[in-house]
Amino acid sequence: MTKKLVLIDGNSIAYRAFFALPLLNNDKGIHTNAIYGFTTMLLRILENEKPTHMLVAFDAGKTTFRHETFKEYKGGRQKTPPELSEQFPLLRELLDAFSVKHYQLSQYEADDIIGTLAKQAEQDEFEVKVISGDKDLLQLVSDKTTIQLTRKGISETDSYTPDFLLENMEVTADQIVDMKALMGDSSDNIPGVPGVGQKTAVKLLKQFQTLDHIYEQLDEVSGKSIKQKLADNKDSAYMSRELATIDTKAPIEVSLADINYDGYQTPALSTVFKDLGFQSLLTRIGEEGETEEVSQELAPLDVTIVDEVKSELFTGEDALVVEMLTDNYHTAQVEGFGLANANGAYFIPSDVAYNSDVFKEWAQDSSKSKWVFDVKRTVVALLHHGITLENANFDLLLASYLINASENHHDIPAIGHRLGMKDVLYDEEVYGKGAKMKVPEVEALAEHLARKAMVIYNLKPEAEAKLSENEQLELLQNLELPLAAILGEMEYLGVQVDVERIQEMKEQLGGRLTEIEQKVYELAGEEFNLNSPKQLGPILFEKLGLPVIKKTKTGYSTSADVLEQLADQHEIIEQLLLYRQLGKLQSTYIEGLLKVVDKDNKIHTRFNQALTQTGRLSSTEPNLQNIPIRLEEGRKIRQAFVPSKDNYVIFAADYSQIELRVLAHIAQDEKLIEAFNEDMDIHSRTAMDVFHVEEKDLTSNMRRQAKAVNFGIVYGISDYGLSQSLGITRKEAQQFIDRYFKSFPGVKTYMEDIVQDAKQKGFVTTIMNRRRYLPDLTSRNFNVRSFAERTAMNTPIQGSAADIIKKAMIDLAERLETEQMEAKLLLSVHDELILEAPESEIEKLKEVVPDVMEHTVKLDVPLKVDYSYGKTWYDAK
DNA sequence: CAATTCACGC
DNA sequence: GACGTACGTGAATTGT
Repeated sequence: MTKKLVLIDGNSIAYRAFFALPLLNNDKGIHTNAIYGFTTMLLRILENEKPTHMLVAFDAGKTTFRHETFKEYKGGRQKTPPELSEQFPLLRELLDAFSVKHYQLSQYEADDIIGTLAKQAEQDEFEVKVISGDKDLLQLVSDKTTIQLTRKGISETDSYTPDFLLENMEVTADQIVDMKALMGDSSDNIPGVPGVGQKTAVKLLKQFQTLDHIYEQLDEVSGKSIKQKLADNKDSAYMSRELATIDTKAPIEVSLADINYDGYQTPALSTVFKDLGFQSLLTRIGEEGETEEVSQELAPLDVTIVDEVKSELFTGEDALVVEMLTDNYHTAQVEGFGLANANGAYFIPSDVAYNSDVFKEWAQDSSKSKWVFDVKRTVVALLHHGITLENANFDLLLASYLINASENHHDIPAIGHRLGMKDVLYDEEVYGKGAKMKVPEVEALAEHLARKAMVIYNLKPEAEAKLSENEQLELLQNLELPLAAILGEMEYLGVQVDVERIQEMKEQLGGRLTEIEQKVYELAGEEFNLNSPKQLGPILFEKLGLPVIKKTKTGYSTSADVLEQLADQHEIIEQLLLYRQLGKLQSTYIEGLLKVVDKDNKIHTRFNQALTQTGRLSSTEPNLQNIPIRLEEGRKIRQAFVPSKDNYVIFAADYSQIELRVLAHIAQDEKLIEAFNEDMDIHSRTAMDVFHVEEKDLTSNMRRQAKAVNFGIVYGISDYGLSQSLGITRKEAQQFIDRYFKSFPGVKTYMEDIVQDAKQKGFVTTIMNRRRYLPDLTSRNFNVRSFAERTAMNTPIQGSAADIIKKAMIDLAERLETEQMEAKLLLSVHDELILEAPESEIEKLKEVVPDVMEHTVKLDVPLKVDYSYGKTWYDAK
């Protein structure tokens, strides 16, 4: 059997892992991200390489023998962040648990230890693999030694064999040090020859092979200035080579025999993993994951199972849980009710509640407060049984969402655990999960629901205090709670669809898709799965020889923007794009909608009111917020959305440029405010300012670019994002942004101030005090931090717009009520509201709807609403 | 069942 | 100077 030695550059990999992963904390408050990343990599190496010998080498300290040659060696390096240094002792413990030897040597770097052992191992006919993030090590590449370098993060790596090295860097292993000698290395502060970079270095080495040859034949070097630079910096070049050369004869005190590897002891490793909080890794080493923190003891709770609802059961301040096991409350069965109040905790079986007039009276009594979790779910479920829940004036879900939307889990037990009410089990513990999910015997169910109700009951004061402290109580009570009731009614009412029309479209589309499919097969010369990028890639880029524009992690990218760039190269592309477009319509919209139509030919979406980080709503099963509109082909889908009664119409009203108006208001930018006060075309106005042209000289291209910039401002995209949408370079995009800020200095000031303010406070707010916490603003990772900065700029804009439309919905529902109109809200799509109404109300709606929407809040710019109506959603354009 | 890729809307 | 970049939902494929 061949012997295999794996050598790991400990510092390098720890560094990579640290910067690649977010700052994970374990339960002891110790940062573990570098250790975690290191561990996953180690597990992968053990699995893939199956080494017979192994060592992790560390750097020994500040000074090395190289500093005698050049005292500025590695000067100017950023200090190791304390969050990382504190992880090194634990990392060594972890390696001990893995039974992996680690070693460091005073005055030497990890590279030298690795180099020395690699050479010894080669003599002994080992196969050697070195793991690092440091390109310097490439000088060790040989027939027997492979260097595996991290590419980005820690999960992607490249294995450098002699061939791969030549292909990638255009030099041999022996030439690596000479290359460093010429180009230097800024990260190690190796000077090299000033003015010579990688390109020049490679060129020179291709011509002369070695540094010595270059200087022997300096006259033959082409380029006067290069020649001069080489001549002037000969000493520096040779010193640089010395610094970059790995010492393969370091006086190490370990031998190959010392570092043989026989695997790890699972129990020892398991203990360390548990200590570090690496639950997810336990399963990877064949240990069972923790079986629920040793089923923590719940405080006993007396639960009364109610067999007949009496009015004395209720106090007027009662927490109610309506339990359903599936997400879709339009179709779910209610498993039972939990109730908690000052007197105790109760379980009411479904049939007992539904057959009880007392229960119904209580639910519908608006003098009795109900505290619930997910008021909309509760309202709709009860509506299905003819009960209209009144005065639900506290919702733990919405409260939790407003307190901190970024918490991943907004279910009762999770919230309970966060806020200190831990006497409740997680649903999974009671019901199981996946295929094995089932309702337990009645006692267990009763206790679970009663405990959940207790959590709501007990946490209400605390949650409200927290909201009050953040000045968000009004946001809950006067915005989200009333909105939930309205959304519930909208969902319950549903939207009528013309199923026959959809069926027609389905057949038509099906026919066209088969045609296109055949054409593609012909053009490709074979049949394959058109929906599989994995199968499509090789056909386009290998068989048909089209140029590769972009790659994904797993192969060739075949996304629309790639295909568009190939459009004029092969007939097949146009067909593929058309197939994608129509295929999307067929599968997602046509077939997707048919799947969710109920027996009355209505669609009941669910609006998620506690999900997005900005305060917008989202919509599921089906998502009615992304029905096609841009392309005519897809827009026709809207013809299937119709009013639910004869002589009714669909009435649609949308805010014009609400985000930019909100921006003008928040930023108090004079020019932007003026533009809206004068009701100008905002994209043209932006174009005039950014390009410094008169209206008469505006081109449609200028307006298009200005529109993209405005879009970017609203959605918080980066220079990169803008460059993508305009097909320009990042630099040009940045110039656009700079010019925009010059034109709208108020916006620039706002953007700068909001980031500073957010950094100081830790969060941003909207006009109605919605909050978003942004801990990443202090990240050392440029990407992470930049994203947080854009979020800080963007969330007040998007979130305030969301606040406004939510308030408009409440105002509108109320207005329709007081005006005693039949018109009903159906949908809300971010900046537009869709209603259905009798034709007779159209004239009134034309006044009422814009009036309400435009005046729901008072900003320093007017809000503008456009509207339209028709026999279908398509016609309301 | 989860991850990946793609595509639709705002 | 690299990094890899709006938010959502959903379908299909693919490998576990």
